[in-house]
Amino acid sequence: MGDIRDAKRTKQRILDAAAHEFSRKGFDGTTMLGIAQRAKVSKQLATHHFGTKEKLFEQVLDLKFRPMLEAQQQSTPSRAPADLFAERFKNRAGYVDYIRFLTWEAASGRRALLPGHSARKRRTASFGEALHRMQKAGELPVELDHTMIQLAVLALATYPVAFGQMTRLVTGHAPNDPKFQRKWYEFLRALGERLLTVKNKSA
Amino acid sequence: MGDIRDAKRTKQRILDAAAHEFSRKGFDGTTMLGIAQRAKVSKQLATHHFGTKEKLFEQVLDLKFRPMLEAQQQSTPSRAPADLFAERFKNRAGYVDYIRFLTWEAASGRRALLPGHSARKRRTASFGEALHRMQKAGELPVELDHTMIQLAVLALATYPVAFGQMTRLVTGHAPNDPKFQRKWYEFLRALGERLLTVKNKSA
DNA sequence: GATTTAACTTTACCCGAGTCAAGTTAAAAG
DNA sequence: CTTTTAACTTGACTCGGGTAAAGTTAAATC
Repeated sequence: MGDIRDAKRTKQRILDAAAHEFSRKGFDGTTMLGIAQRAKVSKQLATHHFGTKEKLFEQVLDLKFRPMLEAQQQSTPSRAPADLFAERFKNRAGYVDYIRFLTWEAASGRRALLPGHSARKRRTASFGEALHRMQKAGELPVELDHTMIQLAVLALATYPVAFGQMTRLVTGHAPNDPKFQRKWYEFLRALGERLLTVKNKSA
Repeated sequence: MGDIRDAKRTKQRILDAAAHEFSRKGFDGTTMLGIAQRAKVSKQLATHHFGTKEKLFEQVLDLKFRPMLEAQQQSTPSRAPADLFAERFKNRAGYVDYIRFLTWEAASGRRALLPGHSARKRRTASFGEALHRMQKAGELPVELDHTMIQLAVLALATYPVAFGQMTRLVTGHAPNDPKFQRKWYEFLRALGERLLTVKNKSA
């Protein structure tokens, strides 16, 4: 096999291969051999570098998604309130792999499979508080529970990508089809408009 | 072990056990031994009755979910248009196991893991047509693409249950918490009201 | 009550998974 | 050029998975 003796690059290759396999086949569906072959390495080398399979998995999650999570830090809504849904979807649609992991986390039934749980928690909380502030500022209807709004935002941004089979079934388009994305984006704008517009603003 | 020589009951016990295991641990996570032990049977008996693990899985899906799918045949909206979202959620919330399987299907990335695919297809189509008819009858806003509405209905009905970890994170409640379900139901009613009410009905 | 049939269990096997321990080879250091 | 160190590979092992075949026991049939 490729015997280049460059640990750094090799580890990176293994990491990439692992990310590829894991994100496509899930934890159980992925084998160390598969990862190794993709990385053009003996399967034992992966173990040698990363310890166990679980640890490798964690490493993958960490290195691959931590930046993404940090980048999403700008989840504090900056746009117009009515565009909340649409913008969140636009953002999410770029992180298909992340959604796939979220879906596995959901399917696995565990409470916190993904790392950076506390970061997620903080981010979620701050987003919630932002919504709350917007309500008090009269930019969002106070009749709606802001945690429910938040959940709806997530649902509408995530579901079509996560449940691709359903999107295909219902709309006839794949979730990554630009045509679908445009239509869904427009729909979410309309939805945001109708749902989040404050009635009797001056009353 | 229990040696009762009642094939019918035994098969049913195995089926129940399998449904329990599969729906909690997924296909890969489930072992024949686990199923057998739960059914108080040797693991080989399961194979003897059902052939292979895959076949058992299919049987479980078939026997457990076909009735449920048929029951959902009444997915043609009968309620007031504005209650579309809320009612669908209420319906879905009763089928937690089914949602779990859907989530696996989604996570697996396959297009049609669940059986009765054609039935699902038909049901989906008829629901879509119903929405379309309602639009033409002036009961739903025509500005919104009805396939998008349909997808939103699914998203809002399914997501909180499927992504339980997120629901917990955002709302602080478990998805099966009655308190949450009530609040979400109310939210969806409001959402339906605001989104689906036809403007300028008499114009 | 003997025989047949079907419901189960036991034993055994293969395979592929992850992992451990020992070798081998390349590069760096002196 | 030798030594050392680190990067890898090879071989071997265990464990748990699913499955096939043979053995056993209960119930049905005559």
